[in-house]
Amino acid sequence: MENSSKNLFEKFSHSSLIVKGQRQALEPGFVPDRLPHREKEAEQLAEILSPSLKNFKPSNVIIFGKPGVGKTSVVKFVESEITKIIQSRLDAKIKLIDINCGVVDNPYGILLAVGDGLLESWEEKLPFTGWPLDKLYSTVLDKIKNFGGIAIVVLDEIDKLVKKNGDSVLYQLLRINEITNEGRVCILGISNDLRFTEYLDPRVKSRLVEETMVYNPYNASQIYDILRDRSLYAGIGDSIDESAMRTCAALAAQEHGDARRAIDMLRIAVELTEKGNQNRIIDDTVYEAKKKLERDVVVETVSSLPLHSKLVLFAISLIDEIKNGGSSTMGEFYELYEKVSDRMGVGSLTQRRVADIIGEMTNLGLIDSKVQSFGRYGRTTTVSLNYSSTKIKEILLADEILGQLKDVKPAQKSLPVS
DNA sequence: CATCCACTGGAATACCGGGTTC
DNA sequence: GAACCCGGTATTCCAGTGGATG
Repeated sequence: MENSSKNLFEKFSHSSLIVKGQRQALEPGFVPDRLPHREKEAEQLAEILSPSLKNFKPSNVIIFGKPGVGKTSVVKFVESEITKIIQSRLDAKIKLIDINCGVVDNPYGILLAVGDGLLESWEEKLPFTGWPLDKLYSTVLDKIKNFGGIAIVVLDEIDKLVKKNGDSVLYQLLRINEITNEGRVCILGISNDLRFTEYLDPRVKSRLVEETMVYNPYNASQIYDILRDRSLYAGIGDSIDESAMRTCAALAAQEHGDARRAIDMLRIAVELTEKGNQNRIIDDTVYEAKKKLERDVVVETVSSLPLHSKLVLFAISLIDEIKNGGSSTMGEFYELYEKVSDRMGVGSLTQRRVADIIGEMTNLGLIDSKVQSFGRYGRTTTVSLNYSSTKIKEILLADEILGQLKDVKPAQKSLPVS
């Protein structure tokens, strides 16, 4: 260690492209106060919700659209405008309750969130478990009556809620308006899935889906505008090559017009540029950013997998290695998985459960799986990796617990049992 | 068209966190 | 404060089902 007159962080403080603006304009949670190509949608949503300002219940709305088409941004923007009004006008009795059904997807959690959202600041929070559902429901009902205004419940990723738990909570929420007039509930649902209303009971559907809005994917030039706007917020407008921005927009447009991805890509390009101590973002950096983004997604999903999913994936990649990229059947990798988990001393899950895990990992895009019938020789699912087994193993072995599998070689026919 | 392997839906069980009752 | 109630989650258990091949 050389004498450290240098500050430890000095070597990490690269040239900063972003000096004038706000860096968080390129971060995922940022809510801009301009919405290029979504101005009409924001206005339309505001119109739908406007009765709430006169203490009338607005129509329930569902917004449909693929990821990254601005659904959440529009809603957040409109919410912030409503909040401004709530703060300036004492007669506006509106509460905004945000629930992300990707995080909270069970009836108890939804009712709890609504109940907590209606609490006055001095009131104690409701218990997050323990109460019977009907008791929770009746206290929520009491809170609504007490409040006496309009509660706008925003259910982001509402399709996930319905797919997992059916529509019973929605029914309960909608029923509040029939039980009492003293307070009203308006539901604003956001869904990635255009067809999720098919899972709804017709009575729920007709009440829930009073208004619908469908947001179409952005095209390349719209994404370009969004990127340009964001780079203005971030104060890096001058540091980006025109063609780099176009490239970024074009790449994102190819993949379902996802603006979020485009912004992520731009952010990473900025970071890479800074790391390389360059002062302009160029085409090549954008391509590099795209690669890094993809890599990051894989690392993130694989390393956040539960232990047994990791073990299954490990078994699959070992077989992949043995067969040099071939696919494996349930029988094959399940047997190997049993051995691996035995060796780890963790006990193995049943085949039934592993079948579900395969389904989960297929949905995540880590593997491909399909059921194949071999006639006289039965039926099985065959799986194959979507990424190279070397890469997958590398990520898996970085795991604290799986690290002890480092020495396990694919060539080993049987694993030593300790 | 029987057969084979395991896919698959659903019921059952175990466990957890936390309230409620006596 | 022990024993019990409650809902949620993960997993197992069970049994019905699928479908190409021989």
